[in-house]
Amino acid sequence: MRILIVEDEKKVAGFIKKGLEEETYAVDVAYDGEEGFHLADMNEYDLIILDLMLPKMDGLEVLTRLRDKKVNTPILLLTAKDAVEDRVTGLNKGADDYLTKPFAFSELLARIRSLLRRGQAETQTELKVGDLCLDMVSHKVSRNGEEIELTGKEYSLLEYFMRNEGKVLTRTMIAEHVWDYNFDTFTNVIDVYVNHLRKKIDKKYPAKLLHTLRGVGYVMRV
Amino acid sequence: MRILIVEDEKKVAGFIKKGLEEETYAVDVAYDGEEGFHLADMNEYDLIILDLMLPKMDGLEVLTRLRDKKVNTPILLLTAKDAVEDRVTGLNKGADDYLTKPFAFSELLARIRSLLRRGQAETQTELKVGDLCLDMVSHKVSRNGEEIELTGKEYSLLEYFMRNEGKVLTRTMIAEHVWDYNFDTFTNVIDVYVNHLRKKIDKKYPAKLLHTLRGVGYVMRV
DNA sequence: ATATTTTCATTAAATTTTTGGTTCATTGAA
DNA sequence: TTCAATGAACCAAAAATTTAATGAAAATAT
Repeated sequence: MRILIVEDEKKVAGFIKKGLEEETYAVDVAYDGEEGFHLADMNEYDLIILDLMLPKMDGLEVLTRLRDKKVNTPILLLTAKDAVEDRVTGLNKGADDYLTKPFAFSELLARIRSLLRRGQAETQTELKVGDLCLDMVSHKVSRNGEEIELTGKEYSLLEYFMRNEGKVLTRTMIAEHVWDYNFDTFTNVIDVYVNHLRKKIDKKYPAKLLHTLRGVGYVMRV
Repeated sequence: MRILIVEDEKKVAGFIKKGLEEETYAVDVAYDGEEGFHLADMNEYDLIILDLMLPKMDGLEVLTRLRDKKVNTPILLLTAKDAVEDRVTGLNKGADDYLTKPFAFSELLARIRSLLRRGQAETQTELKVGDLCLDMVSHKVSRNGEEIELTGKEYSLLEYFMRNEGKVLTRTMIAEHVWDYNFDTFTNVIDVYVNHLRKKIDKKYPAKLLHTLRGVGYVMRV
């Protein structure tokens, strides 16, 4: 899952980024409204965390412009405690939730999880494909009951595949959701990681889950 | 364990804060009802000590609003000796216990301990992970029978790990529960303390209890 | 004055990415 | 139908990068 943070206070942005990376999200940061708008417009984020008080372009304008352009990524607003009006305006203009500053990271995380779950069965924290099982809270993965150890990137990649069971995922799509802004198109890291994953989740089982579609991409299915 | 004190009398607040910090709790203080409500709402405290007589927002209202927002942190009320009615109302509105002013610190401490134990086996004051043993009353820690000397922070950190045996704890989570509001994200104190702890509890034993999950955090398990 | 807590710099280790040879599947010519 | 030729995918291992462990100094609190 890839998240954009639009926040000018370096310290706050850094704090959120670090916390989210510990949770294995891919995170980009924009330090003003203009940059935030462009990044959100050019990339397909799974979630945007948007501060309302921003230099160059106000958060509400970023929000409005994005919704005008039919970008319908979930947006979580960060507002000052007393900015009740902005909050209401924000929700009316299409934001999905808000949090007043200062906030505890655990609170932010809970809201992010809930926004990202939107659409899928609510309150569900487990993904299953065949006998492969992934818990999004504890980050534990097992197949056929046996626990499997994964590194951060391996975990993110697997989560993305499992969230999209049966859908064909091109390398471009994978790069957009599992890697961040600095991804280099002309590399085969994705192939290499698919290989790493296969070794861990498919190798010793006869029923393979991760399939190659030559010239197109990969798909996970039983 | 992190505790919030909502109390307008500076002297009382200071007295409790100091005493609790000596017991190695991380303590925040709010001096009026509004501030108390916001802090309690935004952070994940393990316990809240709430005076009923407060400026800006009355203690009962703080309590009611918190419970309405599904904040179910244990709450200990402080009331005047003759305010029987408020006490009853408070307990009905979801407070967990009360203490009439003035009170002895030891009495407060006993009740806090009992509230924090809630959920775990009653009357149990010991935490055990493998052959590592921690007594929450005497603050004594031993492994394999040998007593281990810990400083305050080391003790808090270890207690947090042991209360959450088997759960992966990110640095962000550790900071939220073992340090207080003023924690700086861009420091490696947590790493350093984990190192201190390991020297004392793991170094001479072959079976390590404190494990690193690279890029994510730490976990305590046998 | 002493012990604890925090910061800083260095070292060590694991993950991530790149590299480059190998294998595999598809396609068009024999 | 078979056989190169081609390009895509795979994979092992090296290189680069990131992250954690550690010792020691500095700051802070007792």
